[in-house]
Amino acid sequence: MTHSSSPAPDASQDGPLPRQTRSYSIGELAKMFEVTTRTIRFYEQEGLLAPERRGQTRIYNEKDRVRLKLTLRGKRLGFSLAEIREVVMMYDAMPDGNRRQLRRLLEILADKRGNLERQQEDIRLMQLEIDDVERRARDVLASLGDQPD
Amino acid sequence: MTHSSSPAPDASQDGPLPRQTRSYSIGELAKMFEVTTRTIRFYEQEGLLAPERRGQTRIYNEKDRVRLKLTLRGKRLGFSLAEIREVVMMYDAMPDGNRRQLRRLLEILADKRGNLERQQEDIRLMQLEIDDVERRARDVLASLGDQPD
DNA sequence: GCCGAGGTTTACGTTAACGTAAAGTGCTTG
DNA sequence: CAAGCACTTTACGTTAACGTAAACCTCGGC
Repeated sequence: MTHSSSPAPDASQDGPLPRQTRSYSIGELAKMFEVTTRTIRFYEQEGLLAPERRGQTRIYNEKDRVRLKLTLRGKRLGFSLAEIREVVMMYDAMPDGNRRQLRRLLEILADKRGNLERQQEDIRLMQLEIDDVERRARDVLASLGDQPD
Repeated sequence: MTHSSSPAPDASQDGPLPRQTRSYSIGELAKMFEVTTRTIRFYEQEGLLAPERRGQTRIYNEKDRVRLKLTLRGKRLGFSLAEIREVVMMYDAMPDGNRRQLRRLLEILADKRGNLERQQEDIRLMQLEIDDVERRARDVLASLGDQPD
């Protein structure tokens, strides 16, 4: 499965290299995640991304890519960019954070966690609803006999 | 718990009654679900609710209440009112729906189901992320010794 | 040297989902 | 009967999250 067709040009050592940290253009990321470049620039403007610049051009590294991925995941779950930023920024400010900040971060995390749990419950309930609706729909469909339409 | 203070004026039979189908005012529902009346009227305007009228005043029955509940649940999961209406309206149009409509409903349901499953996965992943961030935060916190701040 | 593909900034436009304010109706309560 | 409360309609305002358009740079290839 994970066996690529490349002839392993230089198999000297595949161990924990200094992480060649690939870089991406804005267009690449846009295609990769099926969003527009406008969206990516907007996220930057909202403080969710901070790519380097080569001249005027944005250069995204692996970490930026992950951040974008997490942001989009948050969006799919219905979080606002502000909520997402809250966590992302705290996370980045962590290493040199003081106690107050760290405790605040833990609070926020607990909050999000609660949020996610309620969402899980909501999903469960909605799945049951859908099951029910589908069952009824199939019943009605069956009761229509096999001719009409 | 469910023991009201009313002296049970007529306890002739508590079995499956013809469902006394309680009714609600817009204000009651608003408090019940912690939304504004504006929101409820807006949902009606968007075709998600259709309460009776006593004169000019809206009268909501049990079914309306459930619909509101489902709508708000959908919102918590990040669905748009349009998406929610899609299902709700189809559901109501079901009994006299023709085959094409029913099949369309089944399609929509399958779609929603897929959506929910992806959300479940997103939640799982995000929970892992949060676990990770929390772990790190606690580590940093511990490494700060027990004095500063 | 020019041209197209991709990048950039600036700025106005749009949509969803309500908020908010104004002005009116209807009941019941002191 | 006036006051107050809960309801109503109408209509303009607001916010988030982008879309869209214009006008510009820059670089590799023919």
